[in-house]
Amino acid sequence: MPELPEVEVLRRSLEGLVLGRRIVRARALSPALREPLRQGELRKLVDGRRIIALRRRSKYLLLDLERDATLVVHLGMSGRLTLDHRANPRLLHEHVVLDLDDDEQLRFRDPRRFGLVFALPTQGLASDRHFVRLGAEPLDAAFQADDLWRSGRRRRTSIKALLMDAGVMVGVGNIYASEALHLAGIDPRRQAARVSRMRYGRLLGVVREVLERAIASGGTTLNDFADAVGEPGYFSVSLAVYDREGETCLRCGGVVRRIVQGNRSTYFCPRCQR
DNA sequence: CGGGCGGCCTGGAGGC
DNA sequence: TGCCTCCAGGCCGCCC
Repeated sequence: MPELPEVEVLRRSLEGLVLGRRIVRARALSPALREPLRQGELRKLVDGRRIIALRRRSKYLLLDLERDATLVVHLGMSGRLTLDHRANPRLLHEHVVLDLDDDEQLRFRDPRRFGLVFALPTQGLASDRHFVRLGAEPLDAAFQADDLWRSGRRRRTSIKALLMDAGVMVGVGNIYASEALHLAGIDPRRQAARVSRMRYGRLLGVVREVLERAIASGGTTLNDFADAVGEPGYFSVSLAVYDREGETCLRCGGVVRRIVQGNRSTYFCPRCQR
């Protein structure tokens, strides 16, 4: 569920809380995540260093530390990163605890274990296997509609799968792909190659619009997402089609349908999406 | 190499 | 009420 807006909301909420603070000690409590936690590496690169920047690349949260280190956090499906007081009881499924230079801790917990936490030298980020194949940031002004069109013009896959292809453009997952295609009036089943150059122009625009609006609402919380102090997001009430099967299309009065594409649910309105 | 699909994982929902 | 099955999806690896 956490897509670009949720990670960006988390980044912003953390920035005000931990920027400039020192991580005294990193502890890996329960190593089973998507990739096993590497306690030794974590401690070597994290212990005793100040947080000097919080960045986001794709759905990865990056905590840059002094002396060329970066702590990478991916929320997977159910991950949370929160600032807690040391005295607060430890919850189930806590994988990493970062002791700060006072009585507070950053805690990562992820019941479904699709998440990821690791550290590496900052200068090695771009060439790291997690980042090396990632496509453009949709909110980067240097990425333009014609770039998206060029990526899709020869692709036989569906336009929805193209939007979610992180090698082309990052950050758009199942929820925002459905929402953007509804806003753009494009049938999600349409082949990427059969979407006109003009409609690609509108499509990147609505992708940006829906991502920005979701960020402004604190993200979409269906089950698990929360920011650094545990606050859920409120964009779910603004979703036009996602999880609204059988309900009325707010734009045209048609009925929202659910189909399965690539083992994922897609929601759309067959009446106003062509 | 594009593209489709299955597996990872657990909590919550729904059916009976 | 309790047990079972199914579903949620980001990412990666596998296979054609």
